Amino acid sequence: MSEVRVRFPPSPTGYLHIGGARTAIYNWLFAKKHGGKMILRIEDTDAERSTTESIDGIINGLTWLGVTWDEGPYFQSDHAAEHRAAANRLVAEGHAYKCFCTKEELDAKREVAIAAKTTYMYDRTCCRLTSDEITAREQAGTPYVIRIKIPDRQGALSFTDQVYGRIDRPYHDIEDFVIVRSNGMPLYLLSNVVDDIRDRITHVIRGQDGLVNTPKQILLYEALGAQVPVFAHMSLTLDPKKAKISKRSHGEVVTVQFYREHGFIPWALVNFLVLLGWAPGDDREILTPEELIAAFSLEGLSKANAVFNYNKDDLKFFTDPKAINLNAHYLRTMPVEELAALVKPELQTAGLWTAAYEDDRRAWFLTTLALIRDRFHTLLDFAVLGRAYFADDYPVDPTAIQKNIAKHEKIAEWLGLLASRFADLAEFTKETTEQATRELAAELEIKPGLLINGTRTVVTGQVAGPGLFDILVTIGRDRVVDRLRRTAEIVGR
RNA sequence: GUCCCCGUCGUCUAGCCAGGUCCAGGACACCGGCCUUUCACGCCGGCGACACGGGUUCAAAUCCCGUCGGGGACGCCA
Repeated sequence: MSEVRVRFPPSPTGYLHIGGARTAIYNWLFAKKHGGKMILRIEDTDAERSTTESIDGIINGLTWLGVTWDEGPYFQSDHAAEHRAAANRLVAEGHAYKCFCTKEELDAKREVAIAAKTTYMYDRTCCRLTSDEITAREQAGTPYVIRIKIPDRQGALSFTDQVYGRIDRPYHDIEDFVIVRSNGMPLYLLSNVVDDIRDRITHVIRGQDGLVNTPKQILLYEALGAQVPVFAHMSLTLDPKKAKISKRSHGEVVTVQFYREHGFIPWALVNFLVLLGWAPGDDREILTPEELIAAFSLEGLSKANAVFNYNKDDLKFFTDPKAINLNAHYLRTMPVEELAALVKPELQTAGLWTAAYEDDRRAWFLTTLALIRDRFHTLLDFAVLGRAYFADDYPVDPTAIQKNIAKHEKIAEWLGLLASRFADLAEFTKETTEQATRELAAELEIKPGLLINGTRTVVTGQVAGPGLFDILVTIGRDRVVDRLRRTAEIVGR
């Protein structure tokens, strides 16, 4: 069996969105699974809309996700001459013809068809031109497009899609489509096929919106005398209102960049995206790259479109809850050293980073991450909810004040006493701090929880968190004592 | 409008091709409990779906037909 070769061919007219990312991921997995090659090809033939920012965005997005390619990026525009040559060859061999109809004429015909409620299809006016008529128009300099001539065959063109099964399309339903514009520029349908032939693509894995184009492209392969690749169309990603997701109509929440900026772990996003329309066949949902590659198969692709359930207004679940959950899962289970590398930029952005975290305070840094990560959902949480561990200026959650401070008139006094006990401890450990706290509570005849939760509020600013005595040891005696003595100031009363 | 595709819990899905083991399994979300100094994790439990109607069959989520619903494509965009 020949080498598996797949490609991801984005058009650089916007940032990489999750639909495109999903396509890239499936292609990548398929290549990896079969020891094949993944080709990145930028389809920039629409010069009007293509931008270099977009190309950078797509490449950065793929790189961040960890989706790698073996060849490219190739640029479709580099092969325009080749596309034109192919078109000319098709004309010479009778598979295509020049069409001199103007856009206005065609629009008029289309409108008539729409008004009559019939299907519009090009009427082949120019296909019936004699060679004299063609020559005359060419000499007159009449602009023309090149159209493919659909073979006059009975029956249907059929092919077997790896996901949707056998697809039949009657030949008479296929229009003589345009492959070269009147300005000489080749169109997608042609360029795409010519490039796939040159790049020796064996499997075309793309969105289901390409399904109806497939018969046309197969005709092109045949006319060009090339072997038809295997097609696998994947279900589409829909928004919560079930409309196809696109960068233009959905904004940043559907871009890969958005997830990068909102504290996602790249692999968590990949893991989530791959589950949107694919299942391994067993109950596994959390998979390592190796496991995913081993488990991946086109048979696991679902035919039904999948809804990407984001909700910008939800503070916790601003995107699909499952995506958040997966991210949180990886956050609390991945090797802490790897996590540290991801947290670093977040702390740097927040101005909380110090080089010591990679030097003599490395151990402390890793221990701290391991302690606090359990309750976090995104990497951003380390700099926000975890700020009190890395800085002395941190906000205090009003809920925490209300719950643990406001109810107790003497809380500042009690915490002051506790601070002194801590200061006097021979050793500042989880055990000694807990013992001191409980002893003080007993002496004051109050519940230990009052001191514990009050301390948590003052020392971390949070209503929730790890076990308090772990927190104390991590933050350290000096800072704990200082914060407790400044209780009134910290909680703003 | 025409053509094509799809239709299992709120969402992602397993099961469908090779009907019975499915009064439908898992995950997330939600609710309750346990744990506990808080919250989370974890564990236990709950809620919750075969779009509808016919047919075939001893037996249908699984096969057939129809209806309805959703999506996609209908460009000298990619």
